[in-house]
Amino acid sequence: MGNPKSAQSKAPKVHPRKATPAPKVCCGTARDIPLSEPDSEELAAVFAALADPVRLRLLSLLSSSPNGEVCACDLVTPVGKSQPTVSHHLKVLHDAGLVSREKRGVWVWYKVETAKLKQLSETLQ
Amino acid sequence: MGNPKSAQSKAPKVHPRKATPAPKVCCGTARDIPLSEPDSEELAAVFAALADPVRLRLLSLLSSSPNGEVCACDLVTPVGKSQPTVSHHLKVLHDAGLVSREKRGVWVWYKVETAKLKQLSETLQ
DNA sequence: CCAGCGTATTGATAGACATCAATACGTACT
DNA sequence: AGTACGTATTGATGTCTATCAATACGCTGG
Repeated sequence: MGNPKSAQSKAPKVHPRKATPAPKVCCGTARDIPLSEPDSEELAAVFAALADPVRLRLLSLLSSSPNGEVCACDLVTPVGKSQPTVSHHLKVLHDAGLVSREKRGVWVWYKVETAKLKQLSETLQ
Repeated sequence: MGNPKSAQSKAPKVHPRKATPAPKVCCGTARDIPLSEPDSEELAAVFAALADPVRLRLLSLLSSSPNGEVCACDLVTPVGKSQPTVSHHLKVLHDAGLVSREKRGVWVWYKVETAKLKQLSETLQ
């Protein structure tokens, strides 16, 4: 009895090693949540737009175009999906602010919103 | 008859304006697809891991920690979800290579894989 | 060895989404 | 006006996923 451990036995049962050097160990720290719930939902929506292989290939096709823009009609064949499906994906990208659309007569041209991508890129690191 | 239009009438019906300055207008260009299907699926999987507000807030909590790492037990309360749900999300992040785990006794500490985030950030721009 | 606690897994359920066929809408050309 | 074509929308369907309750796994202290 009376060993050194007894003095420690009344200490709170928190992770003993590598606890933060700050006074309060861990649980219940008043650290304000860095990313608010609305912000996280907004960000998640943008990432959700990128979370599809077809949409990534659409973006890839747009950015690799010499003009930086591609007619919607030229996007159906490369991605190997039906026209309604491609139209749906382009709408998702547009709603997320990742691409812009410009109608010229019958055709619709899509362009990557590089500013949005750059902003997103900075958010990551 | 014999108006200038007749000479053009036999031309292929492609978007007439702002067509690429290159000889071949657009359709059927032999442009190699910049992002292959397997690559796009792999990338999409990573973005899918980011496409959830809870996971974004988990990442945010990790990166704002002074140690750069947080015990799993300290992540349940801030995000306001059940323990199994948080564990599930952490697994998704881990499977995507976005966080690393280290078990210390009973506790598991999670850390952001900054290299992975940096790589992803560069992919975007 | 047993009890307690942190963590992960399983099972079930409700909601979201990708896909395509069919259809509607708009524009250009005759 | 009417046909043809590019694009968007609607409806239906199968798959995926976020969530939690219940449970199992693993480590620690007695």
